Amino acid sequence: MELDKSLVSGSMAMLVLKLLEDGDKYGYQMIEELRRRSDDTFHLKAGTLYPLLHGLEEKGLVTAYEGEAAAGKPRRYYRLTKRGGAALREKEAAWNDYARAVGRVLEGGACLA
Amino acid sequence: MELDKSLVSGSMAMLVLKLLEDGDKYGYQMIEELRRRSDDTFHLKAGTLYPLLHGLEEKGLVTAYEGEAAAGKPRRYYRLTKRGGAALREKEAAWNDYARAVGRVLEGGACLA
DNA sequence: CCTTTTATATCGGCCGTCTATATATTCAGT
DNA sequence: ACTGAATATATAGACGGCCGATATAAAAGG
Repeated sequence: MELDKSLVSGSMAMLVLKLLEDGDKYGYQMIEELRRRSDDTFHLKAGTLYPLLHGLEEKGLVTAYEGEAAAGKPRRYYRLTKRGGAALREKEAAWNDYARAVGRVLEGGACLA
Repeated sequence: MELDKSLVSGSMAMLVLKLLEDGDKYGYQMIEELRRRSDDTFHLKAGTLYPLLHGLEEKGLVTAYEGEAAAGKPRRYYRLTKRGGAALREKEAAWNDYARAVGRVLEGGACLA
């Protein structure tokens, strides 16, 4: 069974910002790194990532600049802004709250039986 | 800051099924119990829950029956089916995979700096 | 008597993600 | 030299989950 896609919603922006915390990256690189760092759990699609990056740029959470390509098309690098870092910390806190609450519901259930 | 809604997607069906693991429940009751068990993190809306329950019933994951109301309108109770229980276990496994992968991305980042 | 609470239900819309498609370049195989 | 795969970015259309607004209905409380 493939990972339920409907479970995988809303956190991609957070994960992308997180990747940029380690240094500037270009889109294709983020897809591969996210795949690697998640032990092949996340298969972020190009059709999801690029519009997402454009949205983050519009909101001022990342800035973009052109870089030379080692191979293929020229690369577009993204850098985390100060506001992007702040947004990341908020999203991380929200994620932790959410995950903790799910854990409570999943674990707290059968105990009182 | 309110809990980011876009982070709270896709897992509601799982949580509702989980609530029914402890015994039959009616809709309004689930809203309150989910709120309580999540320490006020989840505010499941009626407009979300009832269509969700109808969908679960169509898929054969729950069955419904009318019950007498202590007050107000008659209550519609829901019971977890065998297939519903199996679906729940799958969703729990998927959630654990997902949450673990997010954790890896969030924690594995700054370490190699 | 009117508002709140209990309780179920539907509709329209927003937003995040996916699939499919397009474009452009380089490298490996034949 | 030609072809396909990989690299790399981009957009459009569709789908599905969740929410806000709204409707209905009955009992409890002020």
